[in-house]
Amino acid sequence: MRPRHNTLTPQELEIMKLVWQRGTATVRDVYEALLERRKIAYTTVMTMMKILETKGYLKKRRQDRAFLYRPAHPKNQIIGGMIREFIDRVFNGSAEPLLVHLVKSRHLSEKDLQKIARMVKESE
Amino acid sequence: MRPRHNTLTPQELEIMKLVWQRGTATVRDVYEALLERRKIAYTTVMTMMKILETKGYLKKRRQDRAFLYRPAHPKNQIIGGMIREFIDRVFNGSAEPLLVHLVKSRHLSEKDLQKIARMVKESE
DNA sequence: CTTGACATACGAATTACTTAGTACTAGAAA
DNA sequence: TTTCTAGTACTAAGTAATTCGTATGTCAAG
Repeated sequence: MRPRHNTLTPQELEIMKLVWQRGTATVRDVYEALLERRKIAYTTVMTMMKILETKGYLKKRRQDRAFLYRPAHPKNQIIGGMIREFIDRVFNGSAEPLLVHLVKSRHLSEKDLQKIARMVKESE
Repeated sequence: MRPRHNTLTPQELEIMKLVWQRGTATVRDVYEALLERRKIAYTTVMTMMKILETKGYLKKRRQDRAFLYRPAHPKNQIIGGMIREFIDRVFNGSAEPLLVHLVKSRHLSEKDLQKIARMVKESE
């Protein structure tokens, strides 16, 4: 059976980004990183990371007295799943209209467009 | 002030797609379209469409005894907002990594790639 | 040994999303 | 007129997401 939806809620994603960035992280590491941007309680972060573990996004082992968490899957895989889910939900599974939007609505810089052009060439 | 988040929940989006498709629609129209895909109650659809109206996504006027709903904003604008929100949330606002994912992970067909190439050319 | 710092475990409250039931109303049909 | 039908209004309940408080345990410093 398929691994299901591979989709992270906004706060879960925020935490996963930090753990991916660091490779491994304790609750305190993540807590302090989040604190720089917004008010949040230590136990909130702990709860979220526990949830991420039960959902299979994080693995943990003891390091001294605290748990050391690390990603259970590579970032690319999880982000890819989120893109897939987004495309399914918003564009009924077809990526092409997303592209059209990106190009038309200036989400892409000139530099981005050139980069795509190169990638397209390379894929030929 | 900014129009805020311009983001639709999954079920809201499902309904908006149907209304955009039709131009205008009654609760019954949407209800019957949804029924073809899954079990759902008439009043559920009504509630959702009322929510969409209070959130400013739909406008309504009476037609005979029922309300006739129509989109308050063009599809492109709302979908564009959802793309923006996704890119902000997942890629910290930069569309380029999304592109890289799309190209690398075969979300895009060969035909899509050619279409991009044309669009890039045209935008020069 | 006692205390303080720091960690986890557990439980719970709040809000948003989704679903749907019940009551009521007005027009159509008998 | 009475009854049936199709609609709206209102209410509520379940689930998921997010937040955090309290209780508890352990290690180290005094």
